[in-house]
Amino acid sequence: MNEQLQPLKKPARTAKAGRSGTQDDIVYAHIFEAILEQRLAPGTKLSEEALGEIFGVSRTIIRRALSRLAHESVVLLRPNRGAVVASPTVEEARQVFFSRRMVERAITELAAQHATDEQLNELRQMVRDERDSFSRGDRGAGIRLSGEFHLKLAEAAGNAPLVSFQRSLVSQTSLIIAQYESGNRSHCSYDEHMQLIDAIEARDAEQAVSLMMHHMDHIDSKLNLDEDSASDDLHAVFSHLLKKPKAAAKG
Amino acid sequence: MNEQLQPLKKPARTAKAGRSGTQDDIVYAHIFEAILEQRLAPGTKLSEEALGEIFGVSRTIIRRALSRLAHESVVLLRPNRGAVVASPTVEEARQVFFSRRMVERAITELAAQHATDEQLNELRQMVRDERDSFSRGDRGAGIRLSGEFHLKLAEAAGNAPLVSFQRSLVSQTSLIIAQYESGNRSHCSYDEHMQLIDAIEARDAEQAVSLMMHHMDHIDSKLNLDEDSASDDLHAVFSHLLKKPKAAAKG
DNA sequence: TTTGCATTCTTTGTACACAAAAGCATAATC
DNA sequence: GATTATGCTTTTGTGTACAAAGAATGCAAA
Repeated sequence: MNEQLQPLKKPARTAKAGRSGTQDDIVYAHIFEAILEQRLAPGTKLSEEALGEIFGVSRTIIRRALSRLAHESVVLLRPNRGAVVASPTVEEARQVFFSRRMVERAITELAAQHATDEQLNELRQMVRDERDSFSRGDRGAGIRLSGEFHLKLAEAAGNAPLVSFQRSLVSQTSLIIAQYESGNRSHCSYDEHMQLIDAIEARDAEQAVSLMMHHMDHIDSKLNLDEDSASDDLHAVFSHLLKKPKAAAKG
Repeated sequence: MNEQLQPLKKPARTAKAGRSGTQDDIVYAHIFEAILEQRLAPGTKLSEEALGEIFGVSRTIIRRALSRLAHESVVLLRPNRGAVVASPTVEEARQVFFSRRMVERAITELAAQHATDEQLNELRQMVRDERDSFSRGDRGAGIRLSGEFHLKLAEAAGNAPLVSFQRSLVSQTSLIIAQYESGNRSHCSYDEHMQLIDAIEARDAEQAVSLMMHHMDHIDSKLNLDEDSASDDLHAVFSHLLKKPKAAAKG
């Protein structure tokens, strides 16, 4: 129990998730990222004390982060029984996908109208990163970047409530995929992402929406009722952030 | 500063807003209701200590409630500077209404498919309450019931993510109306609400959606760039909850 | 009179301590 | 041997104290 990260560095990309750079935003972003990358399995218990120790902050901060995640339905907060990573049921998964289709359609249309060249370049870069992640075997990062692509697209649409909603839906989708995805065919996504950007750049809203709906179909079709496992151990999940005590642990 | 409410009773109807009946849900619901009823004006400072004193709870509880409200964009949480009731800009208002049209369309279609007779009866009762509120001059309750009607409709649609999003949108809409509504023609809404239920009960999705879109148009058309005022004083806003010290105030 | 700076004061940010609730294990009884 | 009750432990819920960051005010100088 003597391992903890000391400077509390921000995670790779997701740091912009919060309002300012306060501690709880960092914790939030780390846990969010861990879920996006499926290093935290649905149902995993998220002990306040354990997380506080890992991140080197008090339970107050952890609690705030968990509360925020719970509001996005990524974490389930059971009264007097603590927090766990949410385990969406099949019905809940269906509802999330319904909402996502609706939102993605709107986002795609708006993005085709409003996306700036700079935003399109950023999107292309994200897809390249996503492709690279998969090609070097880093499935976790690939899935995260795939989710962030959809989030970035929402930002390009220029509608704040949609961005907020999309954030919640993308996280939940990642959770659902973690729980129900059959094969690892998720690496197909970057091709479709690139085509989508092409259509948006061409300002062809109709084509873009059509591509997006097919993309949704593909994600949908990858799901069945299997359950796979990610790590259950908080220290293992965040081990890359921990300073390992070398020989003699702390005086 | 010796006034405070002691048993911390739940507000009229909105109590179901939270997960369980804990204190912070009650505080959340009270503030939420005050905003829905436009007793809290946009820009009003929400001091943690003052609210804690009013509700008779510690700042911890208040902070949680404010955090939740902030996540719904109803309250703005400025780092190190405290919380204020959000003041949506014209552009933000435009974005909220765009999202609402999208969500209301989906909700209406789903409700036309899935709404049970019991839900329809509840909706009708809400519209009657809304009408009664306006007819007896209680504009605040009418506006709140109007918002809750749209929330209830979302529940009848049977899609949890949509309900959550709708809650946020309805609150923000109320805020926008508080800031930008020109006349008090909001009392027209219950007629349209009733027609909507009729169409849904007839399972005429097309007609229901058409009515809903017109309803949105009407709400839209009532807005201009005027600003009206609601109360600024926290104690006044929550005065109906406060025990008034009669003669000699507390030793 | 106005503007700039410094000091004070209010208000939030964080940690911690205590209390209460749920879960678990053990033991006793049927 | 199985089942239930009880107390024990672990974990969360809440209040409070202390620290830090802004905001306001007053004073001085231009």
